[in-house]
This record gives sequence, structure tokens and C-alpha cells, in this order.
Amino acid sequence: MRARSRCAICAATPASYAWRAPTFSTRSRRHLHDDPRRERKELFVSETRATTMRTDMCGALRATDAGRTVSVCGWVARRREHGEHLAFIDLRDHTGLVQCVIHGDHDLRSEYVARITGVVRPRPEGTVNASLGTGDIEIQDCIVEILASAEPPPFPLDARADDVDENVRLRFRYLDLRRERLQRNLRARAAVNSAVRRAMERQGFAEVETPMLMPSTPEGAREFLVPSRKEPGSFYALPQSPQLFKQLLMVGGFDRYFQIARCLRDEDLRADRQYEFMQLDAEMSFVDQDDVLAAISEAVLDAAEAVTGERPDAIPRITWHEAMDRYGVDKPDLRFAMELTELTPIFAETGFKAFAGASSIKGIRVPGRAEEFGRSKLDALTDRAKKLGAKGLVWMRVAADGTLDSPVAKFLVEAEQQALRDALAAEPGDLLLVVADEWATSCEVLGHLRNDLGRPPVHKGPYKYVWVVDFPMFVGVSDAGIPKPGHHPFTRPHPDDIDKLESDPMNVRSRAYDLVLNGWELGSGSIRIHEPELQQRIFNLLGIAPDEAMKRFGFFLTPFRYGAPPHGGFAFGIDRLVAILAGEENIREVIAFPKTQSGTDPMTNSPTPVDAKQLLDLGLRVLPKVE
RNA sequence: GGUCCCGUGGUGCAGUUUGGAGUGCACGCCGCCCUGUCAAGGCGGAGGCCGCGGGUUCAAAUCCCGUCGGGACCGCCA
Repeated sequence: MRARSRCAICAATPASYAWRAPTFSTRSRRHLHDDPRRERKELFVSETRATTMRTDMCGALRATDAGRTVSVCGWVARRREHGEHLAFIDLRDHTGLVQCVIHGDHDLRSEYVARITGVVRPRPEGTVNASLGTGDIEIQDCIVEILASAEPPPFPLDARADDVDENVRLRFRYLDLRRERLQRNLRARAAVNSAVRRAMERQGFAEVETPMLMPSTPEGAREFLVPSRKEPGSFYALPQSPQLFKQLLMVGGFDRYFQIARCLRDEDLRADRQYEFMQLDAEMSFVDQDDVLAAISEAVLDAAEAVTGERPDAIPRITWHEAMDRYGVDKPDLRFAMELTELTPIFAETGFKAFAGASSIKGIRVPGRAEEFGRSKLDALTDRAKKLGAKGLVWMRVAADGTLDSPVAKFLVEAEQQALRDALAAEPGDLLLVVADEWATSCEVLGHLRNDLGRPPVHKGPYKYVWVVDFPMFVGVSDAGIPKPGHHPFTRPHPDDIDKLESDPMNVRSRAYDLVLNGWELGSGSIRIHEPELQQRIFNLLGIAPDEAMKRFGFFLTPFRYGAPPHGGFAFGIDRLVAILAGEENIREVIAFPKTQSGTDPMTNSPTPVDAKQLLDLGLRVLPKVE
């Protein structure tokens, strides 16, 4: 046993895992740290997970094992029969495949579970399989024990199943899980959990569990409710996050808390959203933003390193305002340029009506794609822009001679056209898109178009982490003219803006921050308000009177009267981080038993109706369906 | 709540535009042959409520309406 920590994906030690060749096959789509081009002679130094039934793992055997008598256990991945005298069986466990040479008649079919005992020998000359990690050797003189027979699987348990209807994969999830892809993804997930836990412990965070059954606090996401049997008509809520409890842990003197916490939100599902998901949830006392960002960065970078083998650089920061200004979104994807360019001054004196008087004119340059955008695609882009809230979209194709091919070109004087080309660094063949509107609208519309036109799949290319800081305290106003909190109502205002709370609330920044990776929001956090007076000031702004605040948040507010430390925290989504690191575009691929977009589980058929007796015990009656 | 895409033997597809016999391909499955294969090969065979319901038609996988299921997105996710 080695003292150094192992790769939790493949159980190899750090010294070896960077050299580990794929042991399943070269057809698999993704490899994390595998590189089959490397030298293979010192490939694999693995713990053998020997048991009373086996001596070695299938995928771990190497030429250095030649001569050993071994026992391996696993599933029949493939068989190649040559009559009753000879057959090749590829036996699979989670470490990979090994070829077993079987003489005589054995009824070994797909997915039969078998124990095979034999002698490891180098393969005969000319039969080495370079695409297998175990391809230099095979197990000969085999004794075959069938441990379980199996019906043929409904889909092939290899890379071909990537194309199988996801509903079928989910119905037979336990079979899907046998595949290399899901084995790797879930082991990457385990590696992330482990690295995160170690990073937090190393930094002095204590792991504390918080309740799953808590009072309903209807702000924010829709909650799952759990009826109380003892008090019919009353309900628990499942936590959207441990937010309130973790702040109380700070009041309780824990100083540094973390938890890999299950969170539940009854909102519609997406590629990056499930009802239940896991967060690294953390909170710290006597800190400011820099402390929190540093601690969380440590966990994220450790997690990334554990999966990819490479530690990312320090995570850069960008303010919310700059993110909106340059990328038009609060979760910028920094893997590609196409930045929003400020054009307002160019058209200060313009005679073009759509631009004249607009408070913000911005544009993006879509390099080299003028050709591709004919009239119908440009009309579709314009529709898209309008749906996103713009009054319109000005498009221009840069012709070979540099002139602007656009229905509005005739409204722009030559100096304006030249300044526009210069500002956007336009080249012949480029498509230019311009929006003139309020600053926020111009940014948001172009930000969407930028993502639509330029964004690679989330898992492609380099990993670009970024902290987005200085979020606005309030976003928009309610119908009654009351500001709406951008993060949550316990978020601390930016210290430089506190004086403006009442006079200019919409321009108050908060001490709230997001972590973004490749355009996906990984998580968010904030420095909190720990003084009851400041908290009530915020509630006043939000139109919540003191008695109302006590009614809604009483159990949370009372503790702060007993001495709360300055504190702040963060939470990021484990599922999303793992998905990106594992090269997946959908978090269902990194969850063992996920639900479909409609919230059902094809394997267990949940949710299901329950017996009338159960409802009776809970004091519940189900209403008839409304037509 | 909304928009768009997809439902054809166990799996993946073609067929739908322009209606004409469940017509076809690949994999898998079952049987036989085969002593160096490796997503083995050869021969043979079985397997279909064309998601479901209704309509149009002499005739519907194909056209129309509805519905169910899956997926992507918008709303929503403090």
C-alpha cells in the first residue's frame, strides 16, 4: 500500500496514473488523464483489490504479471468463439477488460458473471492489442466458474449506448452504470467529493450536517413539502440549501463550517438542473470577500486537479458590471472572444434614427461568418434579438472591398462606417451585429447572441474559471416599486455603497459573488449582514416591516440579537463542476440515478400514487384533476 | 405555462416531403460451422399495435386533429 493518495477514478497512484492507458477500448469518447501514446512498460501500479474470490482486477494485469496464476471476477463483455475448441472471453470489471483464452465448451454469454482462474501469459506474437491496457497479455489455461447467468442486455454496454434513447438508459440505469463512461464519471465525482472534503478540512473547516426537515420559507425557489403526521395540516420543507442553518452555525461559534449538502428545489428541470443536487456549502466567520474566495478557490482547484491531473491557474476576477459590459451576461464564457464593443460615441451625431439618442450602442464582430448568414438566417437573428427585448438588430456583412453590406448602410455617413469598422476591427467576411438601446438591454441581447453564435459546448476547450464580484444589491423593482434583492435579503451591501442605500438603491453594489466555469454558473455566495440594525434597514427597503420580518424569518433573526460574528460564505454545485470536468454537457451523466426532465424516474416509476391509508394518516385528501 | 425537435422488431437508423402489402440496412438475439480472435468470421432463423386515440381516404408508418413519453430552450431557479 502506498501512502500517497490514489486517483479515485482508476485507483492508480499519482506516479502511475498519468501514464495509464485506456483499458476498455480506444473507442470510448473521453479520456481524462489517459494517454495511450505514453510508454506502457511502467504503466500501472495498482492496489489489487484482492478478495477471497479474486487475486487481481481485470484491467490491472500487465506484462509484468506474466507467469502468475490469477483469479479475476467480472462480466462477460464480449466473446469470440472459434468452435468448441477455442473461445476468447473479454472479462470486464470497473478497471477494464482482460482477454481470457477458453478451451472446451462453456456457455458464457453477454453479461454472465464469471470467475476465471488461469495463468497470465504474454500474447503470442502478432496478437497484441495496442488499444487495450491489458493488450500485451491474456489469461490462459482458464478454469471457468459461472457465478450468475444473465439475460441479454437491452442495449450494448459500451460506447454505442451513448446513442441509445435516454429513457431506455434510465430504465435500466443499473446496466448503464456498468459502462466505462458512467464508471468514470461517477468516480470523477467521488474524486471531486474527496478532494473538496480534504481541501476544506486542511483549511480548518468543520463538517456539520444540517436538517433535511425544516420550516417552509417560501422566498426564492419552490420548495418540496413533507406533511407532518403528528400535526396534520402542518408541513416541513426540504432545504433549498442549508443557507439559514449555516449562518446560525456562525452565531454558534463554528467559525468555519462546510458540508457536501443535498439541496432540493421544485423548479423545472434542465440539462444543468435536477430536483436534488449537491453543493459544497461553506461559511466562515471574521472574514471578508477575499478570504471566502481564497478558501473556495482552494477546494475547486484541488477538485479540478484530482480529476484532470492539472491544477488550473489562480481564478481571475471580474466585476459584474464589466462582465455585463464586455460579455453581456453575468456568467461570461471566457473561452472565446467576440466581446461586446462600445460604439455609442461614434454615433453621437448620427442621422440614423435607430441610433440617434440611444443611450447605449454596442456591437459584436462575428469573424468570417458573413457568408454563412443569408437573409433568412439574419431575419431569424433579428427575431431572436427582438424576443430578447431589443427594438431591433442592425446587421452588416463586411464585403471583400471593406464596404458594409447592410440595409442601413445608406443611413450612415462614411466617417461613421469607418469608425465602426475600426472599433470592431472588422475584416472582409465578418458579420457585424449592433444593438442600440438602454445599456442593460444592449448588453443582454448581444450577450445572448454572442453565446448563440460563438459558444463551444461547455466541456470543450480550456477550463476558464472566473469570479464575478460586485453584483448589484437589487435587480429591478416589483410592481409596487419596491427593489427586489439580487441575491438574498441577508446579503451585505458593498462597504463603499452603504450610504447610497436609501438615496440610490439601484446603484448599490453588494458583497455577492459568483463562480463561473465555461459560461456555467457553478455557485454563488456573499458576505452576510450580521447586525440586526443593518438587516432591518434592508428589510425596510424591501418593504418588510419589523413585525413582518419576525413572522417570516423570526427563528433566523432572533439569534442575531445574541451576538453574530461578521461572516460570509459560498456554495457551488458539485454536479455541474463534475459534469464539466468529466466532459459532459448534462449533469444527468454524472448522477447515478437521475430524473428525467419531467421529474420522473423511469427505473422506479417515481413519483407514484400512495395508499388512501397513508394519506389518511397525514390528514391529506387529493383533489380531483381539474380539466 | 410557452416554443422547438424526436417516437418504426431488443438497440441504432432509412422509409414520412409526393399515401399504395411492415419494404429495407446495421448491431444484438437463437441455431449450426469454425483452434488466434479482439466491436472475430461464415450460413440459417426468430422477432413489429410504425408511442396511443380519433379523423380524412378505396387505401395511412406517411396527411390532419388530439394525447402520452423523451430531449433542448424560454418562463421559473431569492
